[in-house]
Amino acid sequence: MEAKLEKILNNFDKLKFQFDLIQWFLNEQRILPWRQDKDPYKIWVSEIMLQQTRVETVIPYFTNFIEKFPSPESLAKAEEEHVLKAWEGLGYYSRARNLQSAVKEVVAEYGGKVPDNVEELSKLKGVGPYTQGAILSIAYNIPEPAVDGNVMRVLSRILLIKDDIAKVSTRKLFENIVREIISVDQPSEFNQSLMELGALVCTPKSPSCLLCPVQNHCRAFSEGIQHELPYKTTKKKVKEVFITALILKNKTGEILVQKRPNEGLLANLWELPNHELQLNSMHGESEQIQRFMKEKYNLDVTVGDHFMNLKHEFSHLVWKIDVYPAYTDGALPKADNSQFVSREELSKLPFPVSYKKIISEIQW
DNA sequence: AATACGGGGAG
DNA sequence: CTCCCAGTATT
Repeated sequence: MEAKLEKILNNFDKLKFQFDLIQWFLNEQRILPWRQDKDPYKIWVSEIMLQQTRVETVIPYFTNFIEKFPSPESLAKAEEEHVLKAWEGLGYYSRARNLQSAVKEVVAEYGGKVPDNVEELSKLKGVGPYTQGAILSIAYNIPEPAVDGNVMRVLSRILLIKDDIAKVSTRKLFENIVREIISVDQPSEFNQSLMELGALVCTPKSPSCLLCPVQNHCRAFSEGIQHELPYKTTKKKVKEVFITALILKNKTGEILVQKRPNEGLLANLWELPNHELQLNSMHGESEQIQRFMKEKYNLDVTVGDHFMNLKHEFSHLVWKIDVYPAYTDGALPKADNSQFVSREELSKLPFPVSYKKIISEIQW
């Protein structure tokens, strides 16, 4: 064992820790839809959805998703747009596209059986170190680490580790720690209990140390510094982008929508026609709209009074969207990535939440 | 090592 | 407002 690891685990009673932690988990764990059975496919879907996403948020999406795509085969053959529609509002949409891509590979290469080893699992799109460990331990009961934010928070407090959890090297340190202290008899319960403890007891802001089943083992608690851990460097502030979006109706009252590019932000989702506002332009907002619609779609549009504005905040930027109603007599050539659609057709397309909000305000 | 990638809930 | 959540891919 590496020296640093040796020092951290010196004088740590891992057997007692395992027992206390797992005992608590078996008694107190939440009833969750993906805990109803050990179907590796369902575990996989749940783990992808749970990336950077709260349990309460995921539950209805998971139930609906499994209903629509109950098996790897059904997901593999589904239309991507239907998969994105099932993901609509959940965020990080590349997760959905990577999941479908990976499931196709599992069906083609492994006869639809989710791999039970690191080599094959880690090759799948969207399956990183955490998800791979989660599938192996939870679905197959193999003692592999599954280190997420919860695990780093809990263990940084228990073992008094002050390394910056934003660093990759720190995540690897925690993986090595888990390899040493994981229960070889109950790896599934061990990993889940660490995460469950982080979610229910050892929370970020105000941990319930007085109710903690492993309080006796916690070095941070014994020193009274549980609130100072984990240590994490903060990220810089986000960039502002000003967007002008259009609710453009044609003669028959249909609305123009366009599909976003197949990579990058909100890839393959739909949106209203829009462009980034030039703040230093000598032209007004509505004139910029007319120029833009002429250039991009060769459409002459009449722009109405300002309709609404809203903010769409991402992790790394914020859109400030101004929305205008508009009308056109013109028509559009047939295209896959932009078309006039009825209210009915529009309801079937996947949109980012910001555009969902705008669309819900449309007077049809 | 840093950045892109959603959205929402807690304090 | 800030933080951060059962993280991964790309640069």
